[in-house]
Amino acid sequence: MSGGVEWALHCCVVLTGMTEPVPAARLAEFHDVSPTYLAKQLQALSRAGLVRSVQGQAGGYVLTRAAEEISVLDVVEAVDGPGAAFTCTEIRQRGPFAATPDACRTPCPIARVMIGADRAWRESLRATSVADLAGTVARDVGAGTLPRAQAWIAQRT
Amino acid sequence: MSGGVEWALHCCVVLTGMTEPVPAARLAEFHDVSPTYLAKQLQALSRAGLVRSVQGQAGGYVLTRAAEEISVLDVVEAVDGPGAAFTCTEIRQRGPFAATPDACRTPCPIARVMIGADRAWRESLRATSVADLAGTVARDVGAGTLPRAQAWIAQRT
DNA sequence: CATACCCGGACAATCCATGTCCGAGTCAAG
DNA sequence: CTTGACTCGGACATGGATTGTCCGGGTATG
Repeated sequence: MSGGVEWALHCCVVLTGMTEPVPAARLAEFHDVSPTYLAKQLQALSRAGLVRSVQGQAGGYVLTRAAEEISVLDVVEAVDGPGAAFTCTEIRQRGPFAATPDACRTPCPIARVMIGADRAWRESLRATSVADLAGTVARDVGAGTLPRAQAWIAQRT
Repeated sequence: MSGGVEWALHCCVVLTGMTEPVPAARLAEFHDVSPTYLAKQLQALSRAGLVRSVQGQAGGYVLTRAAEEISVLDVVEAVDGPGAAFTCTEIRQRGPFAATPDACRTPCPIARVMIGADRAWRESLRATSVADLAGTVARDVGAGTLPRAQAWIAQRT
């Protein structure tokens, strides 16, 4: 899985409850990661409609909807693409005992198992929202830390 | 996910109930795939202990235990490695608001969600055995097809 | 109107998965 | 017992995707 997913999720967490747009450069400085590469991930989020980009001097990124309405799966699919990890090559239609294309209307047993596992994975990711993540962070490092960090981010040098 | 997983699973299915060793080249011919690359996957299965390789003139690969005792997860982990798809970079320990290493004894919330999803994925794969796959194949293409294919494979040119 | 700032897509470098090859070892046959 | 041929096993190239970088279009500000 793409490593940029982690960055994007962290960004969504700190954007939670943020009312003013935040530039990508600021998010990159806060996380100490490559600014340009983080920008790419944010662009993916923007294309997926999870964040809204405002341009101009006071521009940046803002969440388009409440953090409760954004699931971890949304972010993962936005960055990594909606495609499944496993893709069936239809090996059964090759070789001396190739199955007829007519008999392959349904996915082969192996693909079926993989599809089921993928579904379970996605359901698990869908069960948690970005707001849940923020809440757990507050519980882990103390309730005051996240607001202070957000205040630091809101400062425009 | 690695594409070789699919090949390895197909090989395990046709190896089900096979008593004589089957050379990798034969399996490659049957599936119409690159012989040398398939060999690499079978080596991974051998390293994981799922199949036993016998060398020499009548050599090849045999399952080490009953197909009922081999789960799809076993094959996936043998080929793709046991590592999880998501790896936490510990971003929280970087930047101006870096968390102290002492506060990072437990995985961060994001990693926790990912670990949970990975667990669900693996559990789903563990629920199906290679024997189940073979049974479903028989139901899909007819009970006589798999034995005939195995007879063809057993022929040593 | 000029300017400074920010986002967006086009452009390289690097790493892993894919694909290939040849040598070591082993069993079977003569 | 010798020969031989066939098998696996790990070391060696190649390609594509991910990672990382850059500059131009556009917008709000002063």
